[in-house]
This record gives sequence, C-alpha cells and structure tokens, in this order.
Amino acid sequence: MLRLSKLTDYGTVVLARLAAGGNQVSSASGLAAATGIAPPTVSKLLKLLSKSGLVVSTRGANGGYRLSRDAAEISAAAIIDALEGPVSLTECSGEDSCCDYQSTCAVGGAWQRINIAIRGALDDISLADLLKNTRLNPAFRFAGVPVAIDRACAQKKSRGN
Amino acid sequence: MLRLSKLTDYGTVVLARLAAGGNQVSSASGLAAATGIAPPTVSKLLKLLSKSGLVVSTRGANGGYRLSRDAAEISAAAIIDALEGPVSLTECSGEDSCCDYQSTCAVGGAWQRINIAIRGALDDISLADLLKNTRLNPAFRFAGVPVAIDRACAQKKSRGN
DNA sequence: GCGAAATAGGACTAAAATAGTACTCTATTA
DNA sequence: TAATAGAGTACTATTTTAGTCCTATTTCGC
Repeated sequence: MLRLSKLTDYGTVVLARLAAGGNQVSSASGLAAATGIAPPTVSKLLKLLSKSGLVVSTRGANGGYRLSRDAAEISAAAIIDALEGPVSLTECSGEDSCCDYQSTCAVGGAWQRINIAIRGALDDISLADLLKNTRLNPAFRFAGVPVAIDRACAQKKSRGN
Repeated sequence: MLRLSKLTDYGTVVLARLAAGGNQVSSASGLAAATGIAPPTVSKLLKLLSKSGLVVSTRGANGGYRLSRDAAEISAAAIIDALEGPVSLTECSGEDSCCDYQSTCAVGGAWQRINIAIRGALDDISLADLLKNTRLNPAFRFAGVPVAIDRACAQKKSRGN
C-alpha cells in the first residue's frame, strides 16, 4: 500500500543518473541505455520532469537534459509532486469535501494531519540523500514485517534463477 | 499521489462508526446504513478487518462486529496494514531487491528511509485521534497548492448544486 | 429441533488507472 | 540543409481496484 507508481520510481532512477552526470547534458536515449529503462519511457519521464522544472532541456543536436539545480536542492516531495501530482491521501482532504458520505463521515479532516506528517518526511529528503546511502541493510523490516513482499522476485527465483 | 485506496478510506469510516458505538456489537448491514456505504462493501471490509484482528466478530443471530481494542490503541498504520498490506513505496525496498535494474539503480535502499518516516507518522496517529478533530481548517493547502483537487466536487457543483 | 439472522469465505465481473508505445512536429547545430 | 534531439499528443494493453453475488457455517429464539 501507499505505493508510488512505477513511473515515479523510474523517474528517481533517471534523476539519480542525471545527478551523477554533474552539469553536463545527457540525451534521453543515453539515459535509457545507462539505466536500462525503455527509451520511450525515459523520454516521457524527462518531459514531465522538465515541465515541472526539475530538469532543463536543450533541443537540437547535442542536446539533452540536465538537473535544473543541485541535487541537494531537489526534495523527494518535489519529485513525487512532479510525477504524480500533490500528495493527498483521500479524495476529501480538501476544501469542503463534498463526498457522498459527508454527513456521516467522522474522519474527513483527520487525514490532513497524516498528510502533513508524510509531506514533512518527504520534504526532508533530497535527491542527494537518495544517492548517498544506496543500501541501508540487507533484510529490512517494519515492525517485524518484511517490508517489500518480493513477488516478482519469488517468481523469478522459482523459475530457476 | 500516495493515494490510499477508497476501500481503506471507507474502512476508516466504518471503524470510526464502530468506535462511536462503544463496546456493543453492530451488524454489517447496520453499519452500512449508518455510513451510507454499500452493504456488500462494508461486509467485505469487516471481513478483512476481522482477519487482521482489528475487529472481532460474533456470528449468528444478533451477531455483529466490535473493535477488538480501544480506539486509542488502533493506529492509522494498523488500519492501512490491514486493508492494503504493509507500507512499501517501491518494489525493491526489500531484501535483495531483485528488480531488473538492480545493477544500474542508485536509489534502491534510500526509499527505505522515507518508508520509515512515513511509517512513524502513521504510527503516531490513532483511530481515537482521527475521531477527535473532524475538520482542521476549511481551505487546507500544502506549500501553497490546494491539497485535494476536488474533481468530483467541481463536477457536482457545475451541474447546479 | 427448526428456522431466521448474521458472519465467513471465495469467485467473479466491470470499471478505472497505469504503463508503455508510436507517430508527428519543432528547434538546433554542424 | 540535413541530421539530431526534444515536444507534444494520442492510442492500446495490462494491471489493479471496486464492487457484487453466492454458498456454507454458526448462533439465537421460538
């Protein structure tokens, strides 16, 4: 749950790659090759990211993309905003929340506090931070529960990897 | 982004209703009537919630559901875990992250820290808290951006509400 | 003991969101 | 002016989610 879309995940990878390249421009196809993500997907991501100002593009021959500002200045929240729109856990965290159950819903505004907390967490982490510690600890758990159910993983292994 | 599924949203509403009812059992159909959510959906939710131990069920005539423990003892994280599985932003936050891009992915473990932060925020908020302050402030914003784009809302209004 | 009321559990369908692809247009540089 | 690279848009297939329905099991009241 509380999943990011794959696109956002990929987007972060691409941004990380760009950050590694310093200030020089990288073409979409080059980034695709470097990250292993399908070229059209990378291209789509970069367009989104440039539209929200996280990367700047140069057109024409020898063109490409680079980060618009230092990796330390780009927060996880900014990345997510760019690729998925503003954080909002439920439909009705907003103005006068005209959901059908308004009259009977006792919860409504409360999610807002959770939103704030999450937002805060995301604001505190920059792209530079994401690059720093690549792997925290090999078998990571939340409250005793393995954090990522390795579905694809298990499948891959069962067919004899 | 970072959306909860509607089911989780509904689930919270149902739990809130149960909490309001104190220690007495409520039938699925009764809860459906009280909340305005479709009966089969409520039933499905309650089954999920009882499976994860958040509510306890009594079968047979005059049966129903009640909270397994005090509302203050039920965290938002527990509710989300019950209805959507454990929090995990990306596929590869886990063990040895066998995603296809493992070799080129510089990000991987970093999301784990974000996961922890979010988890912390969710752990700190209980069902009782959710009930307390029903509406925080009428026009809520994140960093200047209106938090919930009232899509359904706008539609509803435009047809002359 | 029997019937009604209620949950348990699973299977199934329809709808919506997402991911990914393709194609055409525009700008820049050699 | 031709080649390269991004911009924009539209489309399709896949996956996920929401919601419904049906049958079995349990318990209470008569």
